[in-house]
Amino acid sequence: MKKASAETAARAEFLRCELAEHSHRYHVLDEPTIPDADYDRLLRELEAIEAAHPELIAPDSPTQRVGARPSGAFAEVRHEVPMLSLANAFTGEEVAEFVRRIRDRLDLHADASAMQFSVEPKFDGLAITLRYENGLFVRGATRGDGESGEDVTPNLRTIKAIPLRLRGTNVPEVLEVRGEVYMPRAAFEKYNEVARASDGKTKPMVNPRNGAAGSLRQLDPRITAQRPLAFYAYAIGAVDFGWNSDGALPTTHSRMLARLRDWGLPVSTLVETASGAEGCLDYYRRIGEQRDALPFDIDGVVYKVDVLAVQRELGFVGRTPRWAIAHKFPAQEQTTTVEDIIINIGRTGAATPAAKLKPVFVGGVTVTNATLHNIDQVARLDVRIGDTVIVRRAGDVIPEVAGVVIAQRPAGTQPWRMPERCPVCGSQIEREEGEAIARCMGGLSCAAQRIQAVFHFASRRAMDINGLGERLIEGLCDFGFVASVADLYRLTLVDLIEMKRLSDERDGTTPETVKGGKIATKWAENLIEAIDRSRRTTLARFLYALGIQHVGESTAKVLAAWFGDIGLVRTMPWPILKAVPDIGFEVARAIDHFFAQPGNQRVVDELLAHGVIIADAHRPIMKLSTALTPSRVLADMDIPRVTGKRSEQFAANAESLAAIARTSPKTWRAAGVPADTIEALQEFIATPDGHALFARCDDAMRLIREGSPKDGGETAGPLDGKIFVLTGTLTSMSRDEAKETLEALGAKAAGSVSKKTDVVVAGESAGSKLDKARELGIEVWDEARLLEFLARHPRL
DNA sequence: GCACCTCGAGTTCC
DNA sequence: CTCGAGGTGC
Repeated sequence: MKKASAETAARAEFLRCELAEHSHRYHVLDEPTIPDADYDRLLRELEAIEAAHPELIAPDSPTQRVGARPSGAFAEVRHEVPMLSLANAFTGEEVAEFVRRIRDRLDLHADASAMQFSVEPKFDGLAITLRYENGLFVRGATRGDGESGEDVTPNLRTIKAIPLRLRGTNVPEVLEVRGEVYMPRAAFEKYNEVARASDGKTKPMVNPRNGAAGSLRQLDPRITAQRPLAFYAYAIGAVDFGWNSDGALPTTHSRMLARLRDWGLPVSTLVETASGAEGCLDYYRRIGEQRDALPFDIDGVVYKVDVLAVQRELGFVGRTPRWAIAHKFPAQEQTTTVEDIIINIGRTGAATPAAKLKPVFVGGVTVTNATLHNIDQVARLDVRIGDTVIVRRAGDVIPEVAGVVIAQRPAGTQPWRMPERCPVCGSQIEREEGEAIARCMGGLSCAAQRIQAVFHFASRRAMDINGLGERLIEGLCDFGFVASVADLYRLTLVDLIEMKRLSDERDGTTPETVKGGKIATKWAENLIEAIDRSRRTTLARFLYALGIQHVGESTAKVLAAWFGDIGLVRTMPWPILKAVPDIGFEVARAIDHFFAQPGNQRVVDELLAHGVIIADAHRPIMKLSTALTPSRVLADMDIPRVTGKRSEQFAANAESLAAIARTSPKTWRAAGVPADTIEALQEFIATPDGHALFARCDDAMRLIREGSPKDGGETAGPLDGKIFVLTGTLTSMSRDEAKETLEALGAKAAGSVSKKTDVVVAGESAGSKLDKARELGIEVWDEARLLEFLARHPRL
């Protein structure tokens, strides 16, 4: 063996110090400063060094003992049988090696049963031991360093999953049960929800394991009792049947777990037996698939040789058994540092803080950005530039900053504050009272909002301009080729190439060339073509593309269906818009406000002038015209005291709002309207705004009446009014296509299943929506049923 | 006025 | 996908 270099020796010493420190923090202070994955990595590095250079093994090396001394707050308990720690495997190869080592060691007399394993999930909680004497729970302790831990009996007694007395017969005189205290995910979420609502009085927990550890180490068991902890048993320690010698223990680990279950101890239902390395790896894969759906956190699986006699024969290396190994899942948590906290300006001006991270590999991808959502979230976490943070990428795809490692905060950091001015345009950033989000007030004069507006306009569900991405839009805006979405339809090939040249020049990038040294221009041709194609569109897409606040895809569809014409929508006063179902005060006002701005009207004019064609324009539907009575519109104006009933009195026999305005108060008094209500209406009409609103509403109502078909014109599709929900993957068409087709037949496609849903179309691997549909007894179609229906009802 | 349901908007990586 | 907030029915 090669002699260790001074460098290697120094590295080993460094690792020992580092590990001792983290271990102390973890076991004694309950304040983990690095995720387990990092700890494991350091430990494995040290193990590797020590394996190569045994002379470097120091008596105080963490590889020679596990954990640190318990803190003084709880009484120390010596474990009669030491609590084990397991070796870790991270790859299938390491598991195969583990199995091979066992086979080699047992070699001559190894029969098939020696290769049987009890396989179990590895709960991410806190290992404890419970002592039962004559069936009575007498003492419980944490694992501590494996030799002795802390007496947390009063706290453990509060955990309902832990039986205070064993059930059944043949209970040993002394029984020590090993298991894991954990916090179910749902309970963890609920706890944090409450904590977050408490305005900082209760701190949220970083993760369920931390929550379990913290809860168990409460000095006051009443606090522990309020924490929703649970427990699973997975092994036994000391056992003594005393004189009752006919109660011999089972001969395999799996049967022992069954026995523990008989005694009333909770044992996970996920425990199985597996045979050989393949069996273990198959279990690993299956549990891995379920991992995100489990009600508790696990960080891997454990394989244990099932036959206890074989376990005894294999014995230990140091404190880790040769007969068991923990096979860990790839980390879904990592630490990294916050290089910067920037704010992104969205289409609506929303200023959302985001952490720029030193790249880390977590959950299968490299993460460099993580949203911090809003000011409250930053304050809650107290994330600062320079901080070391724990990044998590769990079942959901989007990475989040789970917490800050306060211990590693560099000196001189400042709490982060939302800047007062927009970093892009310098406008004021304001937060509406009671709102969660701060907004840049710059509107379209803010370059960021302009770019986002154009991006939204071009997006697939809006005008669907293929190939117009954020980078290109940035260039077009920065060099003045595009100031509003209408300018897109003015662009020429020359403009695009010139823009590209300017941005290449600015960024110092060399232009891409094709064969013959010519500058690549195909993209520009394609883009011009895509822009041209987008000219022909539908009213719903057009309205959605404009990016009116609160008008998303479905509101745009509603507007398009009811008014049918852009000329109408762009002039409607809000009380008229409000008459449409699903459009309330806020949305109606937002639409009215959008079109009240001359700049926006100009953009619409220019779009139409540049050849944008709304192909599905139609007359307003009759239902709209019938819904729009003067009394209805008056009631929707929210004039103080003028309620639905009063507005009917005002509007009795009146042809229009103007007629109402002309009517003398005497007439109403005669009809029994209270004087103060009449006064309120008169006052409203007297204001310039009120007067103008009356006139606009009258005009709008006239326009709609004149535009509406006289006959019953509208054709009802075969699925009129039916609410569909699509879920899972369809093989013959995309979900969007299916949605469009169903809508063309008159159906409405909703996002989630509820009582109102008529049909759920379930494709391949449908998930929770299908379950919910079954639960509510809603009609479910598979793809074949859908296709059959569509074949019988061709699109009109 | 409150509870429930939708819809809108923002987000990450490849 | 998830949160926040708007719309509507009770």
